[in-house]
Amino acid sequence: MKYDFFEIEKKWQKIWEETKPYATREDPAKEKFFALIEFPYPSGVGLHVGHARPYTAMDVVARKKRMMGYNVLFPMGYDAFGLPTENYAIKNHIHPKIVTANNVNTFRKQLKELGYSFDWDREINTTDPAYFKWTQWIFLQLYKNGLAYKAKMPVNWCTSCKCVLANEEVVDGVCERCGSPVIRKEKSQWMLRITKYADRLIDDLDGLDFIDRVKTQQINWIGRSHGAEVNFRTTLDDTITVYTTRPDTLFGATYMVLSPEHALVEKWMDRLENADEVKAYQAQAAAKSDMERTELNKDKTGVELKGVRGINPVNGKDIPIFISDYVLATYGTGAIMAVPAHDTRDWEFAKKFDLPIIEVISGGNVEEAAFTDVETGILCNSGFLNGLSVAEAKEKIIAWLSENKLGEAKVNFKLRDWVFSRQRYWGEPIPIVHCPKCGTVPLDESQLPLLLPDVESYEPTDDGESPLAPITDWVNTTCPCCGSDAKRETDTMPQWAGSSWYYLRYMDPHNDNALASKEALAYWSPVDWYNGGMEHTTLHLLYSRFWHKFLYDIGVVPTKEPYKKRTSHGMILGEGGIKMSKSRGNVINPSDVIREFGADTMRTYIMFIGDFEKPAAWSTNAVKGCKRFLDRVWNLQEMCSDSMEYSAKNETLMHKTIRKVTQDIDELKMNTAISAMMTLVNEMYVNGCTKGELKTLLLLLSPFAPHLVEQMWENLGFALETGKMASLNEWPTWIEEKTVDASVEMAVQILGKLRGTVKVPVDSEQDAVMAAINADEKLVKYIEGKQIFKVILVRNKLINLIVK
RNA sequence: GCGGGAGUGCUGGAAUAGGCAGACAGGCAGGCUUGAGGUGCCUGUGUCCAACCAUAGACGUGUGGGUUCAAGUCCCAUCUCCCGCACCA
Repeated sequence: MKYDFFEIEKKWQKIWEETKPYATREDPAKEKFFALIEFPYPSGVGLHVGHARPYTAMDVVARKKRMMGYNVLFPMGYDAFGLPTENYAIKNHIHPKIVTANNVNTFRKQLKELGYSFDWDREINTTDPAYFKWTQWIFLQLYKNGLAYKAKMPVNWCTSCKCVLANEEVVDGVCERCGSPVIRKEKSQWMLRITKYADRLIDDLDGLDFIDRVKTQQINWIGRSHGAEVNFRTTLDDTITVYTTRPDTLFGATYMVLSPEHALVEKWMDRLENADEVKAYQAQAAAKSDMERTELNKDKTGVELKGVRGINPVNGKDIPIFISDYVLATYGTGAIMAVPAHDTRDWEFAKKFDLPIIEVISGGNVEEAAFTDVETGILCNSGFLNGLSVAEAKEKIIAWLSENKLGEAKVNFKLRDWVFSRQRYWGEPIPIVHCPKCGTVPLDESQLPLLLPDVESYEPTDDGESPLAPITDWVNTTCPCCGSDAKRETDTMPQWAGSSWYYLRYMDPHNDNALASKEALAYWSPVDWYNGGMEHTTLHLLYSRFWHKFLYDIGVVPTKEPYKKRTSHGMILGEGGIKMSKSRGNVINPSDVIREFGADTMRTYIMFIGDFEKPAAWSTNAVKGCKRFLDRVWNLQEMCSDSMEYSAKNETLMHKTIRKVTQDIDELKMNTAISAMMTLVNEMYVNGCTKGELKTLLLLLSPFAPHLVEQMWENLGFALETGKMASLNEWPTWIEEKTVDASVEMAVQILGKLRGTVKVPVDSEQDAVMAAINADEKLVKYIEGKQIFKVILVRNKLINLIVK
């Protein structure tokens, strides 16, 4: 009987389609397990092997948990709003709704071909009005709670997408999606107050089982720092408030720097002796792109404001004030006190402009370089702070500043509020009306969902207006508040809106009265294990944690955090380790692999390919190795004996393999789990195998190669015997004592060098091992006539004889 | 620049509370099977030296030191690569 993967896979996929063995319901009697993978953006090119890696891994985890008796929720859906679909629709004159439907069908078909154990009854789609009704509903709650607001401010504008971007979407000065340059544009935008949650988004990471690089990346992005705000008077009788993390160095502040955009510069302009020079510098700074402003090792530039001086509050000295673009308008107060002796950037600036450098922390040589060590330095030249450590001085100076009303302790963040509007068609309409009398008015919840107008043309505009703006039928409406003529908000939500809460919808996907029922939320929350890409760490993952915390605050969800555990997979590269891309023509389509080798081989290979967290290169040759393995498993059904026991020869290895596979799956070490099963199969070819052994092997293999296993399960009569598919049976267990062999091979070292091995009963003591060595001619040669003066015995592993 | 991770055969990768390096695959070579083969099975495969056979021996986890009976694993130094942050005061 040949392993006909094509027929077998077709047969079982049909059975799963019809009998829905993986559909889930709340069951308080069983412990739940919610396994989540990032739902795909259904692009036109179809599923990529890159999807198959995390999806298969979590399918293996979900299947194993199910067999261990958990009530497993493992759902799938589509994150279908977004630019590529819209662009494709514009280019080909097809409505994005139709493009989306077609793409979703392709994705669904491909996902089914891979045999994933999703609960298909819970499939969701962010573009479905029944879904985005609740996305809009959440927006209204944010608005009502003061967390959504409209503000005019300079924003990131992608020149190619013709759309604003959130800070998180700008990578190295270019659009993270299309790579086009991003410019600054003054626009009125909807913003979400994520900064209000900055502290909690950092602090609550503590209790979570997230891989470290995710935690540190989020912490870096939020960028919390502790310091103080200090007020400096000026000779023109204004106050400049600066933010500093080093208030202890206040005595060393020898000049000040404002960002070129700082409001006081305009105020003083008329009274400055060098106003022309200052204006020129401002113009120059404004013309620079983000790229240029953050360029590496850039020379410090700046202009002194002549005619005004700052006054150091701690010693009354007057010091010069500069403007320079190394001070950012958007961080802190947009102004700094410069302490060249103890800050690298200030030091460079001071050297260039020949400004005094006053040492206030001893321990370095401030003529050579800024001394920034906060651990060992001791305060000097600092009046009442002299002799203190940096930490002590910070505390004392902040107390002094507060007492004298000159400043206070302050925490600052790099995180900015989330720019939430997009000037594109294919997104959720923002459910807001602008009324000339009442101002900004939210739609009533009963009016949701607010649908997109069905229109012919929705191309983005160059002037930065939404394509919805000219659609007067849709835009013109009445005010929900006073009934007078009003206009709808025409911007749409960013792609990240729908994905910020989708995991909640899976818990109760067809609910018309709430985003999910209280009961479903109580039973399934939180997500137990969420795997996804590192590229989403400071986007989707951060956004959804923010939304979840907000929903928690208003009593909608029962947990503070959405995800208990977060892991991340490495990228799949093309043959030879080069990135897969259409232009290189090295893209692997999973459907092609399935046609040639079968879904089970595809699944097994993508798990065997290497360390899950690291990038891995595709190799068609190596795929064949996994096909061979499955062929060999298939052929065991004709070789096995009828016994349902483990044979003496295989028993220990059986128990070891169960233990290894069980433990490795939980740690995502799928490659070694598979290699353990390969080793077992190799041994079965040497020792023969029993039907009982094969039954266990099939259960262990079923998360990886479900189709093949179900067919063999049926062929061998286990389906009849248990009345259940293999994947619904219990996960095998091992007995720890039986994982130990009766006898072990121990390494024999003489003077630390391996000279041979001896076979001894397990747990042999020194005498027994020495007896075995003395019985071995070859080993005896090394010790005869010599004196053994030290013996190191590592039980069951090794013996080292120190001889002379 | 700062922070984190990683360097192991021809290739992907195993093995770290210090204890037989190279599991498991791929590739290659040889043999058997087959009408045929991206078939199946067997054997070999880190380097050097020696060799008719049989058998030894030395070296070996980026590089250089160190600790230890024993180091891929620990310590110090150094090189390379990858990732994150990057004028955030």
